Amino acid sequence: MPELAEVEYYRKQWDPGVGARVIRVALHAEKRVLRGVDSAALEHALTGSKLLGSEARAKQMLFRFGKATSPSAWVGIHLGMSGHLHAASGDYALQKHDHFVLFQKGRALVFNDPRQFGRIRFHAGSAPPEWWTNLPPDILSREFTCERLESVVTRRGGSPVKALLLMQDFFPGVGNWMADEILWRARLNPRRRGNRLESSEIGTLWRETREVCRIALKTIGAKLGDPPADWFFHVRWSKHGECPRCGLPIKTATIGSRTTRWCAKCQK
DNA sequence: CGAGATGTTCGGCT
DNA sequence: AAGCCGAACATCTC
Repeated sequence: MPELAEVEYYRKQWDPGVGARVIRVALHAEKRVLRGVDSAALEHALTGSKLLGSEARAKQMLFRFGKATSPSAWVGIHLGMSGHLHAASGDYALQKHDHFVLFQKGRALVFNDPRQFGRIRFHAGSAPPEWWTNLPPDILSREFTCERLESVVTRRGGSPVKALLLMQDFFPGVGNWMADEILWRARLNPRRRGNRLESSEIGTLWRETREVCRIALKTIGAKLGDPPADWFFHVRWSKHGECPRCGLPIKTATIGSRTTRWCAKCQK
């Protein structure tokens, strides 16, 4: 489920717990979501610490914890395919796929992920972890220039543009539905090879990539499942959707190893 | 019952 | 070496 804006939405779900102390940690240490994590150290570091705040970048979230005001423990969460966060009451009964839950006074902060493609990370120390500071430039940042996009599209130009948009090193936060939305708005056929794009098309791709991210964060980031009514988003889930622009039935195929939908008339 | 699901990583093949 | 592709991961829903 979660791409850029949905991740931002889920991050906020733990906001009610900011400033409050963690009384108890409940986790499934042996589960895939906690691979590579010293769960005893994680539990020990968080118990008695306050949740100080959080941020989201691309598909990742970072939660800061500390005994006082400066952070000493950091928890990263990636929601994978089926993960989500929510806040519940203090007497919350753990569900089957609740792999990481923080109990505070009168509250529970829950990470639930049935498929376990998500991931929890843990880092102790006063400085943020490398796996956070080394993330590639955000699409909406100043460093995400058209030149940067052009170099990617050229260098990895053997792949269809749909596959390029899914590469997190270059398009951090873009997932399957966002890639389809971007290509639909840019009127580009998802099968087009990067190295065959005209420079005007590259410009359009850059602009629409940023535009989809911007609007998605503004709408979905605030209220899940609420992108503009004229977006491709609303038709791409149904088996027999119609293009919001021209009304023709949309196509479906596997491109870049993922189910892809597009309008064969509008996207050339 | 089989297929597919909004993600990432790894192994193998150019 | 770099780039590209498909399989695997774990579980649920249609």
